[in-house]
Amino acid sequence: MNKKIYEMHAQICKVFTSPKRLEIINLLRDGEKTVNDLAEQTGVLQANISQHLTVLRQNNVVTTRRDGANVYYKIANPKILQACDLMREVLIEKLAENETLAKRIS
Amino acid sequence: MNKKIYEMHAQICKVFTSPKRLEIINLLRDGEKTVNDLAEQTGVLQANISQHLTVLRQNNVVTTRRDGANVYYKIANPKILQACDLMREVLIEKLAENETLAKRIS
DNA sequence: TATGAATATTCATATATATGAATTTAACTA
DNA sequence: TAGTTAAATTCATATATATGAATATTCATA
Repeated sequence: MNKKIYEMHAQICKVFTSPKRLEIINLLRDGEKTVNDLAEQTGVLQANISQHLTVLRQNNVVTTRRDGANVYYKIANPKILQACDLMREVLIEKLAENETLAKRIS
Repeated sequence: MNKKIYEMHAQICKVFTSPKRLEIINLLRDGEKTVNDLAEQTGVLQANISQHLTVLRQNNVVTTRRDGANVYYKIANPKILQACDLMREVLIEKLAENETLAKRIS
């Protein structure tokens, strides 16, 4: 049955329901970063960033590498970025469509 | 700022956090279907399917067309299916990777 | 081993979501 | 217009998630 895969799919998508996690994902686009890097660049409390990173790691969206006191996080699979980009395009297209509609009405 | 787009992106991803909605999306892959079609093919109560379709429609994942007593639902943008497919591939790849790992250990 | 810097965890609370049951609304047809 | 089928809504309840504050853990180095 596909049931199990739908559940797993739903589960991993929960990762993407937080703006902060999406921001983290976007920041990791260019390569690996430490927890502190991410806390600074987002302006979010370190503890909270760490919590979000835990969610990302538990769902295999990121992988980690420890180097001394630092832990480096990176995107586990480039297809994740592709999927995110596609959804962003869908949003942009919809916004553009609504804008066109608004102009036509006015 | 990107903040708004992250929030919108997070919002639309909430749609994909339900196995039932993912199943509905997959059933709509081949073309439009009525609420009843979907209720039958999933074995889910009509009211519940309708609730999920409301979520899908509110987030512009599907569009509707009424024909008499029937309401036909279809995927609003093919990129949504592409994004879903990519995430599914990520899952499959991860499963395959874990399987390989399991074999190597045993 | 004591200190400091980097990460992670726990806990309490507020908020959001999913579901079934019951009801309502909408549209067709006899 | 009464009855029927299709779809949507409301409501109550159970469950999940996000957050900040406080605390703990990990690792390097003096």
